[in-house]
Amino acid sequence: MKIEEEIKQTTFKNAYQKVVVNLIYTSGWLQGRQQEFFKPFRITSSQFNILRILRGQHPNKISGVEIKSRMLDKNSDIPRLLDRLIKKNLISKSPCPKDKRAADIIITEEGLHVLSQIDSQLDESQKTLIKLSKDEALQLSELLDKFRG
Amino acid sequence: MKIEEEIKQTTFKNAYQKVVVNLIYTSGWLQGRQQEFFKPFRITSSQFNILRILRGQHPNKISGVEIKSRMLDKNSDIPRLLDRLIKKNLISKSPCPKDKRAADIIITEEGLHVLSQIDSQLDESQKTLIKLSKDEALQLSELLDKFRG
DNA sequence: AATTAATATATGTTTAAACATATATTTCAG
DNA sequence: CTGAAATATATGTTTAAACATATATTAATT
Repeated sequence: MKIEEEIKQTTFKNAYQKVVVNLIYTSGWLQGRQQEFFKPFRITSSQFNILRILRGQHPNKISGVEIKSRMLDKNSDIPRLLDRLIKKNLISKSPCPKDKRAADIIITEEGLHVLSQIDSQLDESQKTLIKLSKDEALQLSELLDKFRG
Repeated sequence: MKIEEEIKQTTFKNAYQKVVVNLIYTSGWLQGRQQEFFKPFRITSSQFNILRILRGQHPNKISGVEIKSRMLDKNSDIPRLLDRLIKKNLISKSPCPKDKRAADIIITEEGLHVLSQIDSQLDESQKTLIKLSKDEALQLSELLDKFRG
């Protein structure tokens, strides 16, 4: 379904207006599906983002700012996102000895376990969701990089 | 800046993973800039979305569901979004005579005025923001349509 | 070394999303 | 023409974003 049909708008002012609308619409569409996907695992996509970052560093501990710099959403409220993950025992936090301001964050075994369960389904889910060939996916990614300049 | 640098991740599992991440990141990037853009006008981008829809129908009145069907974010909480716009005198609402469940929504003169002020800057702002040629913008839009299948 | 600036995190508050449920009205089946 | 289903909106509640500000610590300046 073309974007024109999705939002019942027959014309756009120009190509830029159209691509802006389409990008936001498509991202919302995707995030809706992601939310559905994550629901059985009792986490949100921001929480998944943090877990994935921490697994990438495992078994090293990293700080909140380090997490923030790797987040998809750069405005994330890290302290409270971490609180929620700690409450679920998916990560743990300890004071950093080298810098008393900072915290050492690490993913727990339980966190790794949840991620491994997610992994086994995520790939398949994404490939069936996204109606692009591998080459088209790469091309789209390049255009998005260029979009941001 | 490539997506790999933006989120400090050197590799992706596959092209689909990469494009998903890039799409969400880019959309967040864009929405951040839009938010900045709209701030002086004292509206949010969802509110702008509604105003633009209403202007498209002006001087006809349309219902809440009609607005919803045209929204970028299909999960929008229409009643409360409308409340906020009414409070700012940008739209007005009256009971629909033909269907007593529904409401007739219309944009006010003040709403039209705000939109016209926005228009005069939005085009220019988008064209300088988006680092794509017209053709690339159209190509990106097509790939996004295809992405959703 | 004392002062200032910068950094890492935490917290309070306002605002909006998310989710479920409720109410009124209309439509449709039989 | 009556009751069930569908529709349009409203509202209550929980949860998370957004924004500003505070605190503690480290780094930089003079």
